[in-house]
Amino acid sequence: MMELTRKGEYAIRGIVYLASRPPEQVCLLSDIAAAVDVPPTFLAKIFQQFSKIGLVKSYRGTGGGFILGRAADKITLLEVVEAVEGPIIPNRCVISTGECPRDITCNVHPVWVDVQQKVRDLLNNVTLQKLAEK
Amino acid sequence: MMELTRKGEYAIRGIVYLASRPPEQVCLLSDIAAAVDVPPTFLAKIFQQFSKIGLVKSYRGTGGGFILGRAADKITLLEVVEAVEGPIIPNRCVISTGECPRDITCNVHPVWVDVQQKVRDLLNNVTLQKLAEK
DNA sequence: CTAAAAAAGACCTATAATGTCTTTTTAGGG
DNA sequence: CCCTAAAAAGACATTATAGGTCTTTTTTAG
Repeated sequence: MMELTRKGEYAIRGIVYLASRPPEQVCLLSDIAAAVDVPPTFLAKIFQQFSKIGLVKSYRGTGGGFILGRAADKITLLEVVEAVEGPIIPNRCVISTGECPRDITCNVHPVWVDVQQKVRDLLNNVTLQKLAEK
Repeated sequence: MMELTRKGEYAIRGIVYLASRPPEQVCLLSDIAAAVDVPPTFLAKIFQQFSKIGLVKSYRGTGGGFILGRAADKITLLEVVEAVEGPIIPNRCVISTGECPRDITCNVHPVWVDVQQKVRDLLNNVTLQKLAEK
């Protein structure tokens, strides 16, 4: 249960690698993919998602590539994971009140809310800087 | 991410319902399924799994059905979830050391270990008795 | 012996995961 | 103004998992 997909793992590897490089140094996708051992076409899709929400900044054309969208200590693991895996939802019923038709009598509900919050807190306290440091 | 499957949700609903009934009272699968609104054939598969590991006790033949395998306060939500969803594994790399070829240098590893432990702790502290009480 | 019930196993469909391939857009340098 | 390098976009393919159903077998009380 709760297993990160390949996509999620690749995403983390890729962006952590980027965070480990000198800031402002534009990195080729192909170089990143080779460095973290991920299929380049797949990583491309992932970085496109990152780019859309500003986690990375992309430059097209000759001399193009990627840099982090913000300082590595301002990007959390939570953001990275949720960017590619979607929100952390232990159960449908935590998405919104009323989603669960039995939520009035359901004693399980608060447990999932608790799980969700604990996990989010944990991931939110980890920055790319921490992950990238030697 | 981390979403419980239908199977997991049905499993919880079914066994919590069983826990809410008078102990020692044998319940028909068809009755449980109707009460918690789950396809009976699907719930049958789930209860077969429960039965194999002793979470419930089954009686075959006329007058048969299911009761809890132990007192409701001795069964945790963690056991129920892991019985049908498998172990709680935020990432492959936490399964065993060496599973992750990069685990020596991987700073993400301890985060997943932490997530795993926190979630297991949370679920382990919830008993069927708590979940079944009005 | 019969009927009621769970167990077991084969089967099926839809969706998501995990990619690949091709075409398009953008931009820098000669 | 081309040419080339690079990312963006979108269609496509394959496999695994989710979410079931259906049929047959086994067990057991009466």
